[in-house]
Amino acid sequence: MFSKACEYAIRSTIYIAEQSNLDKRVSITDIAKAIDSPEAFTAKILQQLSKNQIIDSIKGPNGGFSIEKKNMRNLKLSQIVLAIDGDSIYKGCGLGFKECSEKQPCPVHNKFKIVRDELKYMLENTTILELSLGLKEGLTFLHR
Amino acid sequence: MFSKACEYAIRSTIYIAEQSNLDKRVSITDIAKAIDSPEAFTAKILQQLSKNQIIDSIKGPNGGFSIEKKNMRNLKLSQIVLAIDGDSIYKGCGLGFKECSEKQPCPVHNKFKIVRDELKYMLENTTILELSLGLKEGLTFLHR
DNA sequence: ATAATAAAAGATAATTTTATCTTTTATTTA
DNA sequence: TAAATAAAAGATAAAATTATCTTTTATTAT
Ligand code: FES
Ligand code: FES
Repeated sequence: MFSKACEYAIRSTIYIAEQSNLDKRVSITDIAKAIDSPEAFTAKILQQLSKNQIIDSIKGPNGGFSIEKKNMRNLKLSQIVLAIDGDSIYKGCGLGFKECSEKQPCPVHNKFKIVRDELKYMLENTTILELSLGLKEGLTFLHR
Repeated sequence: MFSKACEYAIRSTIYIAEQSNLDKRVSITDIAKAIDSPEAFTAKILQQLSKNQIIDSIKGPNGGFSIEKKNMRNLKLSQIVLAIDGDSIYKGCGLGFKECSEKQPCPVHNKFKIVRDELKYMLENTTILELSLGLKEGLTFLHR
């Protein structure tokens, strides 16, 4: 579904959000441990998230990554997916044509569209805040 | 969503089904032209489909690929996806954990599950026959 | 039997994705 | 100002996916 990079991006963001809610900034090392991901690769992904203003990053001692509380409830899953994987997952053609077209639909178009639109809706209406709350409450997990 | 290999597999199968409905066997060259795919790569994929008994293949002159008419309406999209990409698309965890778990759910589990189950339902209830009919009737297209 | 046809099988190559390592830049603290 | 900390940037490497090319096997028609 998503690329590895995007999976790590989502996991990282949720973890950063959880920690930011506790007013804690987190380092790459912390994050990679918390979400069980390759540290250097995760660092690259966090750079992209930072450039896309999805997370904040501060260099130097007491630095690290964070998300402003006031932004959390407006930050949607779709923004992370867009920043890392682009929009093809919920806009592209299921059979790989250059673009999905209503006028020249591929054979799976009508069936696929429904699922894809539901995915789109889910991504656009799920906030990082709500995902981080489930984590905080011990209902969900970032590693096993 | 699907790998390139899987996209070509689906496109190929639909095309073969359409032609089999006209009692025509088709060669790799035909297929690659019809679905606009790299021929040699497509050949490899058709080998897998043949091994998985999704399509029939006959060597030699007048040979080629086909699907028995009586099998077409029982052949589901899910079987093709399973043969090429495996079942992770509709069984796996959205955040890449080894397996999706109800007991130790990842943060997106409850949201993701709904979309994934709908995808699963769609794949398991869409037949190659119906997809090939849309093509035959000129309502859908295998290339642009 | 021989030649022609077409897929299967095997080997190799290109590209993309995933991952790691090294150097640089920014910031803080002593 | 110097040392320590932590991310950014750049270079490189490993693995997976996508793609191509060559050889072999099966089948048909002459
Ligand atoms: S054209 Fe293929 S999904 Fe719309
Ligand atoms: S545990 Fe991640 S989707 Fe179920």
